[in-house]
This record gives sequence, structure tokens and C-alpha cells, in this order.
Amino acid sequence: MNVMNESPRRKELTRQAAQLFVQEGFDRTTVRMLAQEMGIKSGSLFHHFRDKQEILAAVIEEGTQNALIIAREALARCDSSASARLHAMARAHLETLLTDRSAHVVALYDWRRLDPEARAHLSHLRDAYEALWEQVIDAALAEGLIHGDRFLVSRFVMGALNWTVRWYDPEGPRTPDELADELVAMITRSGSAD
Amino acid sequence: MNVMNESPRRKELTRQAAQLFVQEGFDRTTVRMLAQEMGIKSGSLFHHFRDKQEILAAVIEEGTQNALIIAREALARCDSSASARLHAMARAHLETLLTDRSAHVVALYDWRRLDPEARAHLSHLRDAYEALWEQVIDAALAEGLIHGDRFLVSRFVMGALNWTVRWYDPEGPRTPDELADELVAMITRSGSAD
DNA sequence: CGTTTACACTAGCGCTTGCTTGGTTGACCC
DNA sequence: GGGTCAACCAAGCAAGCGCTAGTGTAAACG
Repeated sequence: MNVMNESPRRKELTRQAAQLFVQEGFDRTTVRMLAQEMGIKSGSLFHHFRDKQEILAAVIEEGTQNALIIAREALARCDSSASARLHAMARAHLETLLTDRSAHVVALYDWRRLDPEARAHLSHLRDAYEALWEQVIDAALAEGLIHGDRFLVSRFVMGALNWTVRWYDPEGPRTPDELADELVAMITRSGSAD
Repeated sequence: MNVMNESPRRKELTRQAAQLFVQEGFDRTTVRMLAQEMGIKSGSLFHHFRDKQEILAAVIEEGTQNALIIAREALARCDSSASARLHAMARAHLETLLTDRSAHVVALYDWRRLDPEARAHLSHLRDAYEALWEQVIDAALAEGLIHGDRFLVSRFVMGALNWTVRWYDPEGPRTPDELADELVAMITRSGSAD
């Protein structure tokens, strides 16, 4: 068993598990299905992961880590105006939602299947990510770009964005960046869309 | 087995099933748990429902029907101004999300567990509900109350509202109506939320 | 060379799952 | 007072579940 996270082999297996989890849901995915997808037998799976739950935790951790990295890079890449940072965060959010779609869908649907320890660990990661949002929204409020309650606004915005995994079609006419810009336009009063 | 929907007994059982489903999730809820919650033995369950999936469909149907009724009543009760109708829809949406919380949480999380026939049937119900929203949003766009793409705006708004089931605490300081009004304020340009 | 390590295998244990079968009960009905 | 019917029960089947134990093997290391 691999105690610490992220041997290269384990990382690849995690990626494949994510695909199956999003197709079937965590509960409906059996260790035998996972093993077959990975090209090994079900017993061999437990050389890499202590149990089934640990696979779930690995999948979610991977996705959340990436979200944090992408958001931080996006913020570092833009100037300090509230508007630019708001756009950057929204775009970054949708970018992760697309590139790590599997992991995020799993996180949204199967979060409660995590055991308490894993949940505590991943909650910290998620809180760090949400803190970025609240910070950007605070700045936008201070500049008068948006109005309302800091807590509610960030919840509403993240809700609207996360909900996109339920209806957004990457093959469709709209790019993720267009979505992000439209959302920001909607909540800023300057909102003269198109 | 009860072929048509809604004998009084079946309705009560459906209500109890909803509670368990939201606690455990559909997959994790066994027919034995359901039976115990209902005060009967697991075998007797199949006198009322053909199989486990039919219980899920009954739960979701109940919730969606109520959402439709409440929204229609709310619209009938207010004047024809776009602003009033927007507020009414948002409030109605959060009202159902609270009073039929179990059913809606189940619908959000376990929709994909429905078999194709049930899904087709319930999709129609859901589409009827969403049509109400799009109609109200069309009117708000026409009046210049909000701006942007009709499709995107309605998706964003419903996302923000549905997401509340993940964080809203009914025991907390905010009433559902306050939430609804704050959201409407956020997306209308008149939004001077104190 | 011998030892270690990573990865995989076979075989199956103990348990739970959704659901079926065949039968019992008690209230209602002409 | 025989017939009907919804509601329930006891018992259990066949399948599938997560996971373990013990073993094989080939590359890496000293």
C-alpha cells in the first residue's frame, strides 16, 4: 500500500477512477469495475489504496488542488482592479470545471461519502479556495462594482457557476469565457451585455 | 402492487422514504432501512411499489408537482409587473426548497438513478416548471429590468437558488424571502441593497 | 550474488443487497 | 357467512459487494 499521496502510478489510476465515478456515481462503482478500467484485477487495487473511500478522497483532492492552482495563477496574472479580478476568478472557475470536470462532478455529488478524516482534510482545501473568492468579492464590494451581502453574493455566484456542470455543453456555441463574462455582467450594474 | 399513483397509504410511505433518501442517498438506502422507517417488513414494501426505483420516482414527482403548484399560485397572486413576478418566483422557489426540502435534495442528487421511463415523465414536469421561469425572465428582459442572454440568465439564477440547499441553514438569521430579495437585487441594476 | 521493493495475481470469505414466494390477517360487502 | 381485497409477514434465494490472504515475478539495489 502506498501511504503517501501521489506515486505516478497512483495518479494515473486516480484519473481513471474519476471517470468511472462521474459515470456511475461512487456507490454504484464497484472495485471490480474500477480494476477493469485500470487493466488490473480487483485485488491489486488495494496495493495502491487502503480502501475504496481513499480512491474517492484522492480524486477529489486532485481536482481541488488544481482549482486552487489555476485560480492563484489567474489572480497573479491580472492587475489589481476589482473588475479584472472578478473576471479572472470566474474564468478560472469555469476553466477548472471543464478541464477537471470528472473530479469536480464527483466532488459535488459524492462529497458526503468521504469519511470524517478525509472530509476534514479536503474541507481545508476547499475553504482556501473559497477564501480567494470572498477576497475578490470583498474588493468588488469596496469599489462599488457590486452590491449586497458579502456572504450571500459569494454563495450565489459560486452556485451559479457550479451549477453549470449540470447543463453546460462544451460542444455548444458558447465558450467558458463567454459564460464567465456574462455572469459577471449580470451581477455588476454596468451590465450592458453584448 | 398499486399501479396508479397516490393511494393515501402510498403517499405517506413516499414522504418517509424521502427523509431517508436525503439522509443517506438513494444507493445507500436499503429496502430494509426503508421498511423499518415505515414500520413494516422489507417484503411488504413491494406491495406498494414495484421496485426500489419506483419509490425514488414517487418522491421526486411529489416534490416537483408541489413546486409547480406553489409557483403558479405565487404568480397568480401578484400583479403583472416584471419586478413583482421576479420576486414572486424567487420567493416561491426558495419556499418549495424549504418545505419540500427532502424531495428536492433527492431530485438534485439522485436524478440519474431514475430509469429512462421515469426520467422522461419527470423531465416533462421539470420542463413545465422551468418554462415558468423563462417566461418571467423574458418579461424582465423586455422591461429592461435585467440584461443578457435569456437562456444563460435563467440557468444562472436557478443555479444560484438551487445551490442554497447546500449551505442554507433555516435556523440561521436569514429568512428565505430575504435570500430571494437579495438575489433579485443582485441581478437587477436598481440593486441598491442597503 | 542475494535482498528488497513495487506491482500484480488467484481464490475466496463473510456479508448485504434487491426482490420473490407463499401464506396470514382483518376489515368490508352483498 | 362466504367471498374479496388491501396490507402485511416469514423465510430465503441468487447475486454481488468490499476486502483479505497468500503467492509470483521482474526490475532495482548493495
